[in-house]
Amino acid sequence: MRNNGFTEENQLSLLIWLRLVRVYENSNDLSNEFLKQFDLSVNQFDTLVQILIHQPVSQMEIAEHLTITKGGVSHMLGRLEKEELIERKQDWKVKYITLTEKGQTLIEKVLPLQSDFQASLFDPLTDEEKKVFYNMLKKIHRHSQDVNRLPRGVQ
Amino acid sequence: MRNNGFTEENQLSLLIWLRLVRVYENSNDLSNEFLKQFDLSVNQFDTLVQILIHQPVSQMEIAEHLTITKGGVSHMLGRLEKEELIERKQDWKVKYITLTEKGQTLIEKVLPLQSDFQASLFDPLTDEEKKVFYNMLKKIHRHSQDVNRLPRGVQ
DNA sequence: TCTCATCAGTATACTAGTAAACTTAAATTC
DNA sequence: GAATTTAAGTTTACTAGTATACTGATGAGA
Repeated sequence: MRNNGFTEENQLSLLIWLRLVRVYENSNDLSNEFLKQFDLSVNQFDTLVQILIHQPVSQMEIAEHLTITKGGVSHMLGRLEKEELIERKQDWKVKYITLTEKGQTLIEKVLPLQSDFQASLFDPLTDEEKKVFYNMLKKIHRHSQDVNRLPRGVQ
Repeated sequence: MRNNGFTEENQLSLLIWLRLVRVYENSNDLSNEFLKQFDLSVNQFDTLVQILIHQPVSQMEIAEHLTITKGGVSHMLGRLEKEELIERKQDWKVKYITLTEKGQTLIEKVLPLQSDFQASLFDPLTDEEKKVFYNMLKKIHRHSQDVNRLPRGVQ
């Protein structure tokens, strides 16, 4: 692989980024595969978890928790409603979302299994390393949110 | 937030996972926003970079590098071809992909800018911390690939 | 050499999201 | 209290990927 526009000082950071992307994609694929036995995708699972934690909850609030648009939530809930996992109840102007009996039972069964799996990804790290890793991630996250608020031209 | 199915030992690992997802999504959004000035998405950019590095290259090889399906590559290249950034040349059974003059010029301009940005995400870490972070990521990645090859029943 | 398997790439139907226009109800303001 | 603004949610058109069936060419075996 030739040096096509990569400067040396960037090299390590770019390797980190590529690796991080792979870890993310890999874990997501594994989770999707695992959840298939419950007829759920990762996104459906995440949505149900947010409803479990916050119910009764408006669609706008769900959108904020999941960082997707209200349109996306509307689509998603349409599918979950058709499978009778959630209910929408109009109260004044807002629709409040709750889990149905069926949805509650399902998510309470799946959540601990999926949590254990998600957590097991980090098994190769010691507890001490996990703390270090987490703190670094927090720094990176905070920094990326700052960038978010700055204009970024071609300098 | 009540304790809904989360065990205590998992807590830190789950926090890591949630944070990692946010960092990934956040950085992706920022990159997409940045690349918009060149009429590129992150995925188009990544594709062009792979072609730059490996050209001439078959569509199957591109699919492997990007970890998407050959169908996805076919769609993607259709779009890039329409914008005259790449060329497909049939040689025997295989189509070999190369950048056009226009594509080459564009990606050589954008790559260093985008690399600098991508790398700047990790600015809050010292060089020493970056090495530590990278090594942990490698461990996690290798572990997740092992999981990949094991059958995963309900625990 | 004919047939059959294989493999690169394409086409089609589907999933899941976004953006933006639209609907409807509530809140505000005159 | 009528008119306007605001906000929640829906709808539609669009983007980008997957899975799967298909096309067409290569290469191998009888």
